[in-house]
Amino acid sequence: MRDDRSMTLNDIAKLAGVSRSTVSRVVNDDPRVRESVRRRVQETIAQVGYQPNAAARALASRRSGVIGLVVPPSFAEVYADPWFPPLVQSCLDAARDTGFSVMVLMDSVEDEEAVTTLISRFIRPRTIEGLVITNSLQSDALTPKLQSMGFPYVLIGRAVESDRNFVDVTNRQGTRLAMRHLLEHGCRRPAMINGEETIVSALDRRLGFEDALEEAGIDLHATQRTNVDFWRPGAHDAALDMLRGDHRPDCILAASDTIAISVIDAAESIGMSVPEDLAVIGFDDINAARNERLGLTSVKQPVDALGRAAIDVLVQLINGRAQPPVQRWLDTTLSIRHTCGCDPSIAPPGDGDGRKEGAVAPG
Amino acid sequence: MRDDRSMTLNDIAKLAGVSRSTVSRVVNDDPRVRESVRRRVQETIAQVGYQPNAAARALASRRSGVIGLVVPPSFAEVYADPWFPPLVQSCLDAARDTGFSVMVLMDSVEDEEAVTTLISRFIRPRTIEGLVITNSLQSDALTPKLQSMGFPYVLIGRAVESDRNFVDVTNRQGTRLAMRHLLEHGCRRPAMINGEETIVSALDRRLGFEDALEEAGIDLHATQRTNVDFWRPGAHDAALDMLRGDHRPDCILAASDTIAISVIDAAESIGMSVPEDLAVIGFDDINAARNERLGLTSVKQPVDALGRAAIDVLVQLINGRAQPPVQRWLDTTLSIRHTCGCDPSIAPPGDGDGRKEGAVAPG
DNA sequence: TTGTACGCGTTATCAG
DNA sequence: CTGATAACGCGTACAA
Repeated sequence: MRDDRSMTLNDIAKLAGVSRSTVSRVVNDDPRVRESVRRRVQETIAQVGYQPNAAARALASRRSGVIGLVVPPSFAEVYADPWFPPLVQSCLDAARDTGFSVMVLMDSVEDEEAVTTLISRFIRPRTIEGLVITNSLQSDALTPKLQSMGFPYVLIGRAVESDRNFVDVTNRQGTRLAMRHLLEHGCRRPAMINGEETIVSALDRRLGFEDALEEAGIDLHATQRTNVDFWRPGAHDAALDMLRGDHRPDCILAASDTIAISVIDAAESIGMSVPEDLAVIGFDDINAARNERLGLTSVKQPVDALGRAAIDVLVQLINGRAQPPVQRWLDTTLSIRHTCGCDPSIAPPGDGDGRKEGAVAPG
Repeated sequence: MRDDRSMTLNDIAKLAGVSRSTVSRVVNDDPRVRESVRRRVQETIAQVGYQPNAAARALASRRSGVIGLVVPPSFAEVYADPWFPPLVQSCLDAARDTGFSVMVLMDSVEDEEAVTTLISRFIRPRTIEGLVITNSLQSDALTPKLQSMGFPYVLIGRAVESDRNFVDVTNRQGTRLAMRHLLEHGCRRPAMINGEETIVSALDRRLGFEDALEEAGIDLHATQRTNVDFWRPGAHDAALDMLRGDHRPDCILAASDTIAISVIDAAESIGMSVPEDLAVIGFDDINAARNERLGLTSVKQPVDALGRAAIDVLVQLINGRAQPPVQRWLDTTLSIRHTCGCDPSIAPPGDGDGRKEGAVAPG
C-alpha cells in the first residue's frame, strides 16, 4: 500500500557516521557508548524522527512487548457491573508504566475450542509474552494448558487449583467481617444473596459469610442464601422472594454492590426501610455506593492495586524473576456508611461523603 | 528466558520434503501449489502444530495485523455510561472477524503530548496498521496529524472538519424526530438536557432539537437547555433546577438514557409523575431503557452496526480499497415506550417488553 | 568503546 | 507449479 519507507537503523548510522551497532546501543540505553557519540546519535535520531521498527525488534529480540488481557466474551454485559472497568483501566495503566502494550482478547476460558484458538493465534506465534486473565472461573480450560506450556500468565482471582499464579483480594475475610458487623448490629436472621459460584470469588464470599455465622454460633441451615447472576437483573426478584417469605431476614449480605442496590430497591418497593427494617451490606465499594443518598456500606476491594499487582506479577514471570506459582493477596476493608445500621450522624466529621473506612475491630 | 525454540518454516519444509517457499504458500493460501503437495504440507503442519511467527511475518510482509482502538483516558468513568461497552465489544468482534487483533490505547486525543507519544509508540514503529477513535471531540489533536501522515484511521462520530474519515449515526435526525414526537403529544414547553458539546454528537443532538422547534414555529429563546457532563452525575440537579424554575417544562429531551433516568428520578423526587406531568425521551436505547417498569422512550442507535462499520471502513482504508475521506452514516430510530406519553396499553400485543420500534412518521 | 557478521523466521522476486 | 535467494530491520556475540 503506502510505501513511505521510513528511516532505519542503517540510515541513522550513516547520518551519524557510526555503525548500526552503536545506534542500536544508543536506542537500547546500552552504557557501552562514549558520551559524545551517544549525544550525536541521539541528535540525529531526534532530527529525523527515527523510531525502531517494532516487528524487526520483536523478531531479533524474541520479545514482542505485548501482553494479552483476557476478558469475557460477554464483555458488554459484564461491564454492566461497574466494578470491572476500573480493573481494566488499572491493568492498562500498569502495563503502560512497565512498557508493555495490551491486546484485548475477548474470549471464553471455558470453551475448549476458544482456548485452543487463543493459544494458536496469540501464544504460539509469540504475539504476546504473557496473559492476564480477568475472570477466574472454576471451569477454566485455559490455565491448565498455560501451566503445562510454562507460559507466563496471572489470574485475577484465585483458582481452585493450588498451583496457579494469581492475585486476589481477601474475599472470604471481607464477607466474614461484614457479616460479623451486621451481627454486632443485632441482626438475628441473616441472609445472603451471592453471585454464581462458578466464579471463585463468589464461592469465597459465601465461605466468609458462613465463617461469621459459625463464629456466632448461628445455625447455617436456618439462614437463607440464594445465588443470582452477577451481571444480570434477578437480584431484585430474589430479594423480594426472601423478604416476602415466611422467615423474613433482618439483614442481607450482598455479594456485590449492584446486587445490594437491587436489594434495597426491592425492600423499599414493599414498604420496608433500610436500615431500620433491613440492614444491607454490599461488596466492591463502587462509586455509586458512595452516593450520599444511598450510603451503601460495602466491602471495599483495592481494584487499582489489584490491576497493578497483576501486571507486576506477570512481568516478573515474563522476565523470569519469579518462579511460579506466584500468589498475591490484597486486603479488603469495610467501608461503613449507613445501610448497615450505623448512624451517619455520628460519623467522624470532615469526611466529605460521610464515609468511614477501615476493617471492623477484630473479634 | 524460556528457550523452547519452536518449529519454523524451515523445519516444516524439511519434514515435508519441500522448500520453505512452498510451505509459505500453503500457509498463506497461495493457489500456486499442487493439491497433493498442499495436503502433505498441511498434514505435517498439523502434526507438529506449527504456527508462523508473528514478528517475522510482520517484518517481511510489512503488516502487523493489529489495529489500535483509542479510548478515553477516563476509561472507567466513560464506562459508567452503558452505551459504550457494546460499542467496544462490536469493534472487537468485527476486528476478529476480519482477522485483525486489537490493541487498546487509553489516551487523550486532546493532549498534544499524549498524541505525540501515541504516534511515536505505535504508529511510527508500525505496531498498528490503523486506528479506530471511539470519541470524536471538537478539540481533537490526533486526527490532524493522522490526516497529514496519510495514516488509516476512522472516527466513531463525525468530526467538525469535512475531510475526516468517520462513521456516525444520524444524531441530529434522531433528536429532531424525538422532539417532534413530543410536540405531537401536545408538549408546549420543551426543554433539553444535553451532554457537553465538546463531543460532536452532543452538538448534533442539540441541533436536531432546535430543528424540531423551528419546524413547529416555537421560539428557541423561550425554551430551556442545559449541558451536563455525559459521564458524571449532574443531570439530576440540572433537572431539579429546571422543574423548580419559573417556566417549568412539560417535556424534557435528554441527550442520553443515563441523563433521562436521572431526569425521571428527579421529577419523581419532587412529586411529579412521568409521563403525566412530564414527558421524557432519552437517547441510546440502552438495556435499562427497555426495562418494563421504566419504559423509557429513546432514540436508538445501532451500536453494533456502528462498530462493525468502523472496522469495515478502517480495513478498506488499510487495504487501499477506499480513498479518504470515507464517511458513513447509520440511521437512528425512535423506540417508543411510555415515558413520552404513549399509552403502553394500546401498544401492539405479543411484544414481550412492550416495546414498539421504528421512526415516527415523517413530517 | 566501536565495528563486523551473522541470525531472527517470513515474504517476495525471479528463474526454471 | 517449485525452489533458490534476496530482502525485511534489528539484536548481539565476537573480534578489534
